[in-house]
Amino acid sequence: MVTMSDVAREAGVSMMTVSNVLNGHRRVVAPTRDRVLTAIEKLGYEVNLTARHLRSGRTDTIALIVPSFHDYFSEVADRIAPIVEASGRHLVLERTGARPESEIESLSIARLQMYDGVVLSVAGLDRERLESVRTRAPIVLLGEREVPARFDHVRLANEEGARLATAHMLARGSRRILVLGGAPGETSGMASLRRAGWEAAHRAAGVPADGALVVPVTTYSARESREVLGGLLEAGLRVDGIFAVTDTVALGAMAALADRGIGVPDDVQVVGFDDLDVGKYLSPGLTTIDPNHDEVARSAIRLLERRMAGDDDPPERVVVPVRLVVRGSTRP
Amino acid sequence: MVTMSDVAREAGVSMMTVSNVLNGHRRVVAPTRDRVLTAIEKLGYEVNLTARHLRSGRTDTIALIVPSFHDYFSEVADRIAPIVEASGRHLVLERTGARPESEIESLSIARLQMYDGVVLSVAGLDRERLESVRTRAPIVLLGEREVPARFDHVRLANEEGARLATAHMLARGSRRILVLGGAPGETSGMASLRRAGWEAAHRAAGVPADGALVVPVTTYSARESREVLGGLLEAGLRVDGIFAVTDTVALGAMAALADRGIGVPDDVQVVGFDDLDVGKYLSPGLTTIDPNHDEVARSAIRLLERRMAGDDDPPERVVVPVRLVVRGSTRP
DNA sequence: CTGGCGAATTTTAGCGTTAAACTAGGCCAG
DNA sequence: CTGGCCTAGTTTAACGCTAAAATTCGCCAG
Repeated sequence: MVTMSDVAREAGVSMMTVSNVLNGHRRVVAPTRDRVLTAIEKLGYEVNLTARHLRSGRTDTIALIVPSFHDYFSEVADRIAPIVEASGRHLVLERTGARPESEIESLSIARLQMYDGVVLSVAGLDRERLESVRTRAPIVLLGEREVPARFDHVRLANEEGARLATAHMLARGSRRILVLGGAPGETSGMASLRRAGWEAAHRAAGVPADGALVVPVTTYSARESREVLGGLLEAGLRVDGIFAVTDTVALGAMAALADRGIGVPDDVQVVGFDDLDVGKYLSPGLTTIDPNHDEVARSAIRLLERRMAGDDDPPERVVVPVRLVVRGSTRP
Repeated sequence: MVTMSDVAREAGVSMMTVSNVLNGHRRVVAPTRDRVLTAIEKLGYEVNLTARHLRSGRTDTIALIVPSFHDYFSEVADRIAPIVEASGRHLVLERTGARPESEIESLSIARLQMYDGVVLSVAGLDRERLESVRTRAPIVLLGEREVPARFDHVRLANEEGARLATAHMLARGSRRILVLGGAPGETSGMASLRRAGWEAAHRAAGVPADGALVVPVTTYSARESREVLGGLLEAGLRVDGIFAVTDTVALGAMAALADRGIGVPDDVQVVGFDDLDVGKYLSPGLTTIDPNHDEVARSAIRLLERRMAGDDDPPERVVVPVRLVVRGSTRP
């Protein structure tokens, strides 16, 4: 391995001069710099990032830690990457598999040292476990759970989005709107916030909201959604609208309806949440809530940059506004 | 920051003993070990992975470097992660955006030092640029391009898959089968291999293959696919089968057909390639080629483990077999 | 009782880099 | 001509850890 001291010897300067050429921290006069650059070229030297990190404390790397590499998360990841790279840093993704212990482990001191900052998409962790994370490393949390007040946090306007989705179907004639993935009984988290929006839309429209139409989906997968809805339809449940708490759930729901020849939007209107790309290409196209991935990405990185700059203002909580995207799965 | 020497002082032992307790490399007698563990607990010590890496040379981390975090790549990534974790290592993802310079940079000495091994999904790099990568770090390449002989390489049975897809439609009556994303004129790479399979199926069936039916799609996105196919149909092109070189392209094609009220599979049969999850939930379901993501993941990690173990046998080239998955977008 | 051995632990010597302090020498105001 | 200051570069001293060599000590065969 070629080290900096090899380069220094070759160029006839001290190691510090080589370091200065590479980092540009101090002025190095042109002829000296050229000799160093020539030596680097000749020997094929590249800096050892681990040694630099140990000595300087910087890694110039940001981690995005997500439950899985799928769906919503790959959307956000693909948008965060360019923003991070624009600031000359490097982005890496890690995966927790939504296991609380993995999320905690990824917030361990050992792992946080590897990064200048971390964006953690919280899926499996409850507030209590997050409380116990003791660290002053720059962290921004992403996601729809309640989190301790000391963290910066970016989340969506879940309730508002669900309200928009539901009101849209109510205005177009639906009177029995299923909340697929609705978490009956829960009081926090993504599913219950979205259910609350469904309730709010009913209140505003003066239509009674039937609690029996709130149906849980534990994995939020298309497969489970298709099975659950299919079972309900077989059992004789009649609905004329479906608010699916995610587009993936909506995808399964559309499949379950198609399986039974139920027409969308004529017999049943469907609205999802997430504006995944796939929604544009279904037939009919999926009406959904656009959660503004760009804005989520920008906010998360803005908050992170602030922390990394050493700012210790009180944590900020950003609620990203959402909007309804109308496609063919709801009536004109 | 609590360091190992703080722990050593607290426990009344040398730093080396603390290190031995943590690594288990040497015997430490029970009472001593307990004192060390108590001190670690009391001080909240965690090892500094950067320092360990600099000294020991190991990172216990593997990188998967992909063009984007979407589609095919998130499928593979979600399958590689558990395999890597099972061996006590850690997986991180990096993204190149399919830019050749990013892929080369990710193979730079500086970046390779950060990982014990790298799985690189090659998208933008041609063979020549890969030749110039000088490194002995464990690397396994993934993907459908030609790569230099000195690399381990895992790829799909592209031609065979395309042949299966095309033969399936020919056997069910299609006579004018479009290759959407077919790279006319190219002689290597995913698209041309798949086009070759389309040709082979025609030869085997004794049906002439019309070169005008090979239509390129530069981004392999659903959006572009929908536009390109839509344009051709508007221009009066008549086809009775579409082999889309990826499921994402197939998704766009299905949308273009639906846009014009063309029935699938009655008017036009469609087959994709990749077996993305979404294909199961379309109506009709997408007949596709299952590229066996599990086997790709297992092979890649097997080859990587071998290199990391210091084996210097000649590089291996694995071709993962594929199979046809029949759903509703082709006729019974 | 002594020498040799093995087990447990410590000492030594960096891994490759950079922050901070220091030096050498030229320049210029007073 | 002297003292202060600036520029370009060097020296020193870590960053926190572990491989390898060295030490200590109890034990036992001869």
